Amino acid sequence: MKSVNTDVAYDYIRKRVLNGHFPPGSALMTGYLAEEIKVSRTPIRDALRKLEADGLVEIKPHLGATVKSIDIKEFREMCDLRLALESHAAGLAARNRTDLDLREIRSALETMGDLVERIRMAEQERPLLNELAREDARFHLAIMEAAKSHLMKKEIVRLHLLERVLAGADFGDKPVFNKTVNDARRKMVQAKHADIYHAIAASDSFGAKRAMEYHLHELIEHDLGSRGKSQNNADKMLAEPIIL
Amino acid sequence: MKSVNTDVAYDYIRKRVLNGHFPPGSALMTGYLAEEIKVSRTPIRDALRKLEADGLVEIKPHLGATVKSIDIKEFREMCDLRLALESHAAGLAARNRTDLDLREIRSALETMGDLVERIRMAEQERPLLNELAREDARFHLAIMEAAKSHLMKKEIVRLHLLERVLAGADFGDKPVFNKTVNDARRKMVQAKHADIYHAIAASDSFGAKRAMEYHLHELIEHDLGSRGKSQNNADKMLAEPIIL
DNA sequence: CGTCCTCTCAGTGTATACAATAGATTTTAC
DNA sequence: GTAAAATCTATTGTATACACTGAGAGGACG
Repeated sequence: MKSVNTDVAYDYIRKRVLNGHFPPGSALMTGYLAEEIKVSRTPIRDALRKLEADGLVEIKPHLGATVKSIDIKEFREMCDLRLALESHAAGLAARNRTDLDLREIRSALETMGDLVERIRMAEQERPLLNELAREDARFHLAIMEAAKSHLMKKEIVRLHLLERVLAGADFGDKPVFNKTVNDARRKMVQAKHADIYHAIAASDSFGAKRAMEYHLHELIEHDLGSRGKSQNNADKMLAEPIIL
Repeated sequence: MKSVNTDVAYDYIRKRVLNGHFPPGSALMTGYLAEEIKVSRTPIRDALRKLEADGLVEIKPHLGATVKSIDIKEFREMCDLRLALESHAAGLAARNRTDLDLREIRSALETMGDLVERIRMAEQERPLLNELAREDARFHLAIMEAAKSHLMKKEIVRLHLLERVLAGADFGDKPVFNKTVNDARRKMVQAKHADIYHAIAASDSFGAKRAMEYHLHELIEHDLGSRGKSQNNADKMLAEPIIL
């Protein structure tokens, strides 16, 4: 099966949206993109429709496509939706996990533990923070994998990507606390992750669900409770993007 | 804003998929549809992409679009996903409902109560059953509305439609029990609905969630536990389609 | 000076012609 | 007669030309 131009265009635009090259709200004009990618407008339109399906792009008749951009209310809804799905998935993971799944989850957890320690000691946080974010994604992804529900995983990954794009440019990055506070917070998150892991290891479906619920709820409150106090420094956040 | 052909095509095809005219697995060829709807292939392709986003259609490069058709495993996953979302939404509804929302939920509940009684007495069940199904949809929809999460509502409605289409033609309708059993079952469902209503009325978020979880879990087990024993009588089910 | 109207034009929506592909059909070789 | 290869065909993918829309620029009028 030969690759089709639509897919080339899709990948190209998607990557650029995810890494912030096309920030939320920016117009995606078919003519411009067609030149850029060196295909005609037809596959571009196709690609934009696919991106619309992912929720990354919004298309209005005669007005064209823009990178999706939402208000804080909708963002909260999205987080909440993810909480519902991901905690449910954690419950499933506790029931359906294989030993291999468990090892992967544990591996991510332990790597994160090491990183948190190293960050506490380090002068230069930034590169380690990126690594931590990547391991965090790995941890959550491993749980989705263990839940053995392809649909749920797909949906959660979709929401996760959306949140990344939208959070980056819409409401600014997290406020910068002092190092001590941040270190404490990372330790706390690590403890919550451990709770989740142990519940899954013990095949405690209800416990895993509760632990994940609690963890995500705390995350959301932390992120959304303190919006609007800081500058937009999305550029830093995107220094080394994690594209799933 | 003038209406666009893409939307015309979208509505046309969507309706035909939902009412069973294009059963799961059937090919949706752009040329044929273009003649039928009297537009060119371009807006047809657009419409099919939108339908793919809804999950109703599957598009493979060079092989064209088919009405989505899934195996029982995937169907279970879908039901489970809906359970996760809808129970979460019930919890939200308990917190966010207005009095108006509550009245609508109650109205649907009461109408269903009457219908269950009338069905118990009636000779001809069929027309009343359709009405019951419609009220059931109204009940659940009212709860989604009360949850005040546009995203969640949209997603649940999407899954609901998908289940309708897929369940209809893939695994056959429910087995036919005798009237006494069915009457008892309807009474039981009615009781569960009442539980959900009362929890929402009492603003008992946790209780509403639990009640909805229980209700849907029971529904799924009832539907999926007894697959493959009966003929496919989707035609009956589609006698008077409920298109949201 | 402000408001309304017209006109222009950039950009999207649609039709159509043509190219490329996957699967069916026929032909060919053994 | 069967299996492999070549050809055909139906259908999708892509490019392009043209039609249509919406928004903003610029002028007419109060």
